[in-house]
Amino acid sequence: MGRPPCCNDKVHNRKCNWTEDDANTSTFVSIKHGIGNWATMSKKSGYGRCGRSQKQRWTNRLKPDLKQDSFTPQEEELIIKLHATIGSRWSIIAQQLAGRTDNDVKNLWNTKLKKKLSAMGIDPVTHKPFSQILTDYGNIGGFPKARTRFVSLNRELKGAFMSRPEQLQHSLQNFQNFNSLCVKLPKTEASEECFFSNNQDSSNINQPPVDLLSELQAIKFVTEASNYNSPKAVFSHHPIPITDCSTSSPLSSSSSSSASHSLAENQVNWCDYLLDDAFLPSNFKDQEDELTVEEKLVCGGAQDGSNNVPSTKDFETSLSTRGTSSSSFVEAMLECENEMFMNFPCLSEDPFY
DNA sequence: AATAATGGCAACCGCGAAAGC
DNA sequence: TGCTTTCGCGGTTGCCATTAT
Repeated sequence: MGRPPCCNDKVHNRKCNWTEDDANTSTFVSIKHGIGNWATMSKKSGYGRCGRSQKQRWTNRLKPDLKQDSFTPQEEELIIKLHATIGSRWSIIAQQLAGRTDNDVKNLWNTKLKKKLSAMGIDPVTHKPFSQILTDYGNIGGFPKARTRFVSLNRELKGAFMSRPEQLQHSLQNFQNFNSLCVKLPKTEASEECFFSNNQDSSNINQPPVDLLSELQAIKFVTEASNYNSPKAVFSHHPIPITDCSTSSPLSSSSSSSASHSLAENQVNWCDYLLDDAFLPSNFKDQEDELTVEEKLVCGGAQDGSNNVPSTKDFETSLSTRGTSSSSFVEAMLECENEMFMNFPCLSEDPFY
């Protein structure tokens, strides 16, 4: 039954000391068999390596298009932003970084970025300031902020997609601006200035503010673009718009009006890595108080009276039925979340209540 | 100079999903 | 349809170089 085994990992695996096999592996891949048949390679080569090990070695070290130099501040910035958005999906994050592997990204995160954020007082898991986390724990039993933000975020997305055509148009406009900047325009200071400068910059008063939805759409676009094998076209620019940051960050002393210049100088707007209400539109709190009766009912409990909470499996199943690929992961995730909250409104309730 | 502690990196390993038989 | 292997992914481990004591 089933396929014959390609190898026995326990028997064939040799620890380390790859140097002697690297040349053989490269030759085998580039001249004889190409990429994708590692089991055959392991059998025929007789190098004593499991196909899986050889594949990993090739993917992480030997592939000719891999970058050998260290990560740039821009790359680090992007990794942090993507981690804040999608968590530790290293393979997806690595797809946005030409010449980097998921292992590289993961190692960078574990050894450097996590510590850097912690040193700045930002929790690397939640991307919130430690002070806010402590405050939230201090408010245990109440947790108004968490619930507010959760419901607000979801409602914002719902509104953008369903009931607020002007908002959707606005978001699409941002997305199109970003799209055209990334793909069509040559890299110029003007283009970066236009897109990355913050909303309060008087020189860009006509640019619509960049909202959360647009950010996620931009991420989606970058992911898709990378799947069309043009990561360089995207990466000549920052794939994610820089949101407004009114306070100076610990590592960047540049003013907000010179955001694009600071980026060009390898400086980073670290406060962008905070997942906070700053992402939400300024009038959001007002909108929260204007919940319609229907919306409040939806947020209040399941219509059938049950209090069932969907499992991770439900979520994954829902994702898979949409034919989710990495290219539309973020979009599918948002869609699923949206749907999940529609079907299981009890989720929007604070779990600590 | 010797040893311990630390950091960075590469490789290993287990799990779950997909695919083949 | 069920069993088995393959593959991709992410967490963990171990080695080596550097720094501190």
